[in-house]
Amino acid sequence: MTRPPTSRDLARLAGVSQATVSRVLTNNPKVNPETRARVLQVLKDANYTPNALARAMKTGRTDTIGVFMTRVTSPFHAELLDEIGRVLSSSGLHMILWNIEHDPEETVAEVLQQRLVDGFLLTSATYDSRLHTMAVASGTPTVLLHRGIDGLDCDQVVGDNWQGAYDAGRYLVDAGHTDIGLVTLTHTGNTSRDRDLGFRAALADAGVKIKPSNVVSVGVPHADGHAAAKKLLSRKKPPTAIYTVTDLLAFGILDGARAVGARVPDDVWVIGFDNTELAAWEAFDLTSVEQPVHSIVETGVDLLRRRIEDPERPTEIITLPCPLVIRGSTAHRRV
Amino acid sequence: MTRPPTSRDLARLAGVSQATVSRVLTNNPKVNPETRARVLQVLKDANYTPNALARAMKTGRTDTIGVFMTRVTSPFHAELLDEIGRVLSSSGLHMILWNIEHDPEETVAEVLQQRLVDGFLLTSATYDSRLHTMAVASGTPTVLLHRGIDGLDCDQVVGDNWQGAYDAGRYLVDAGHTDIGLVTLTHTGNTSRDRDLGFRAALADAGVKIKPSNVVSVGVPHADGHAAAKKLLSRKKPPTAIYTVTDLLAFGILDGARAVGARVPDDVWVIGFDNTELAAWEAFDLTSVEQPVHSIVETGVDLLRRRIEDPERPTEIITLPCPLVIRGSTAHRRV
DNA sequence: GCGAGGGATGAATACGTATACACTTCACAC
DNA sequence: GTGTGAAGTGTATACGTATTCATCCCTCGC
Repeated sequence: MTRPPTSRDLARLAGVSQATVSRVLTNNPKVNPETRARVLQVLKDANYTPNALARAMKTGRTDTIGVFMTRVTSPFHAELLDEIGRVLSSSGLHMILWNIEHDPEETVAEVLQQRLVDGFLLTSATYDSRLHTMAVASGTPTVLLHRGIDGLDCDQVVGDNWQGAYDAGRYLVDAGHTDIGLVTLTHTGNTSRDRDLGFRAALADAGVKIKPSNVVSVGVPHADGHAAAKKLLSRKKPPTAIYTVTDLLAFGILDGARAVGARVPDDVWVIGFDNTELAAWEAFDLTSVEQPVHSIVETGVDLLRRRIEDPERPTEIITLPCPLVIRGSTAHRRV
Repeated sequence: MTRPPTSRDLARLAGVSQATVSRVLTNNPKVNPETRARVLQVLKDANYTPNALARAMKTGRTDTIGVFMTRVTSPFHAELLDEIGRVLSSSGLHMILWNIEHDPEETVAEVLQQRLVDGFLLTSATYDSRLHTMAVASGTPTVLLHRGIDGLDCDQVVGDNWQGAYDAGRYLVDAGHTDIGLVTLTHTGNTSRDRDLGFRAALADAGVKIKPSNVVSVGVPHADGHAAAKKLLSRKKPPTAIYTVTDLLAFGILDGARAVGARVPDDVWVIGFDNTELAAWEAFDLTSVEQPVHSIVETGVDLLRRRIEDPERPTEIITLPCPLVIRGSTAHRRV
C-alpha cells in the first residue's frame, strides 16, 4: 500500500511540468495536441485519478451536495432520497447525507461552515428547525425540497399540497360523503398545514361541515394512524370516509380499520397523500394524492446548480401539481 | 457573503501565530493555558470552524465514510441505511452515499482513488460486482455489511442466514407441514444463497422433500413475490406454507395470496426474512427471520474504525444470530 | 554567575492541485 | 533585419491547515 501517484510524479514520467499535466486534466485548450496525447497516455497507464481534496481546496468546489433528511425508513422519504441520489449522480455530483434526527445541531452548524459541500438540499423543513435559517445565513447555496418555509428567501420546490388536498376533499364530497374524518399532523411545517387547509376548504366550499370530533391530530408514525382509525371507527356512528395527510398514516388507518373490523371501502373510504410505491400494493390499494417526486428532485437539483453558478440570481419558489390517484380504497361510487 | 475567516486571521486577532491557533484546535498540550483560553475566546467570538478540506489534505483523514447501497426504497435497505447514519453520526463521521445502481462503474473506480473517504461500507455484495474486489485492491479500509463474499480477504459482518433459514424450515416441519413452497432469489450473493440452502437443509434433515414445482426463482421486487404466490396458490393442490428469502417478497406473496383468495394463515402460512418494521404492521403481520440490523451496523462500523486505525490487523468475519420472530402469518398450530 | 534544560512560541514548510505570470520559439509583416 | 503576436510551456505561488524545526525565555542547580 503505497501513496498514490501525484500529478507531479506523472509530469516527470511524461517529461513535462506539473502545470502541463494539470492543464490536460482541466481540458485547458492551451496545450499542444501531441503533448496532450502523450500525457493522457501516461495518466492512463498509471491509472491516475486526481486528488479530490487538493483540487477542491484550490477551486473551492467539491462537486458534493449536502442532503439533510429525516426518517429514511418512511416510505416517501426513501423514495425521495433514492431519486435525489439518481439525479445528483447523473449530474456528476456526490452526496453527503445527514439525518437531522441523529446529528446534533452543533454538528450541523459546523458543517455549514466547513465548505465541505457546494450546496444543500433540505427536505425536512419545520417551523421550529433553525437549520434552514442557518443554512441560508451561511451563504451556502440552498434549496428546499418537498417542504417549504413561508417567507424564507431561499429557492424552494414543493408540491401543490393545498390544491391536491382540495381535490381530495372535492372528490369525497362529490361522491356524496358528508361525515368525513380528518387525521392530521400536529403542524410543524407548511406541507402538512396546506394538506389540512386545502381539504377543509374543499369541504367548506361544498357546504360540508367537519365535526370537531372527526378531526384527530397525531404524530408521524404508522402506529398513530392506527390509533386514530380505531378512535374514529369504533364510535357508534363512524365517519364514512377518512382523509389523512401522509401515506404512512393512511397505512396505519387501513390497519386500524382492519383491526376493528371495518371494511374498506364498503364501510369507510380512505385517502392518503404522497402516492408512495406501497400505496399500489394490494394490501393497501390506497387512493392517494401523488407527489411528483421525480419532477421535484429534477427541478430542485437544477435550481441548486444554477444558484451555485450564480449566487446572486433571484430566488424562485416552484410549485408542482399533485394529481389525485384513485384506487380501491375509494374505488366504488358511494351508494 | 465574504470568505470565511482562516486560522491565520484568528491568529492575528489573538496576537499569536497561526501555528499556535492550530495547536489549540488539535488539543496539543504544548500550549500555555492562558494562551489557550485567549485563543479559544477569539475562536468562539468569530464563530470559527476549521476548513475541513485543508485539514483533510494535511492529515490524510477526512472523517468521512463512503457507503455503497442499492435500492434505498426497499424497506430493509432503508432501515440499514438509517442505522448506518445513526452509528456513523454518533462516531463523529460523515457519510457519502453512493447507489451502485445509479453510479456508473467508472465513477466508482475514481472514487476509490480520490482519498475522499477514510473507508468504505459495502452493503450490496453480489458475485458479479467488481466493486468489492476493486475496493479491497485499492487498499482503502473496507467492511462488508449484511452481504458477504466468500474468500474475499476483507472484514465482513453478516447475519447467520443459513441458521436463520434452517430454523424457519424446522419450524414449518415441526408444525406438520409437508407441502412447502420456496420462493427464492436468482442467486447473486451469499445471503440469498444461504437463506435458500439453510431452509432446504432443515427440510432434508426432517425427511421432507421439496417438490421441484414448489420452488420458484424470482427477482427482487414486490411484484415478483406477488406473481410467485399466484403461480403457487392457483394450482389444484397448493402448498400449505411458503417461505421466502426477503420480507419484500413475502409482502408480495401475501398480496398475491389475497388476490387469489387464499387466507393466511388458514390456507397457507407465509414466512419472510429480515423482520423489517413493516412486517409488524397488521396488514402483513408477518412471521420473519430477524436480521440484527443494529448489531450488524454497530459491529461493522467498529470494525471499520479499527481497520482505519491499523490497516495491518487480521481480517475478521463476524456472524450474528438471526432469530425467528413469529407473528400471525403462521401463528396458529396447524390442524 | 553560568550552563543545562524544559516550556512556550514563531517561522517555515508541506499536503496536491490550479493558475497567474514569465519566458521561449516560431511565423509573419513591415 | 527587426518587431509583433500567438502558441506552448515552465516557474512560482496560493488554497488553509498541521507539524517540524529553530528560537527564546525562564528556572534551577551548581
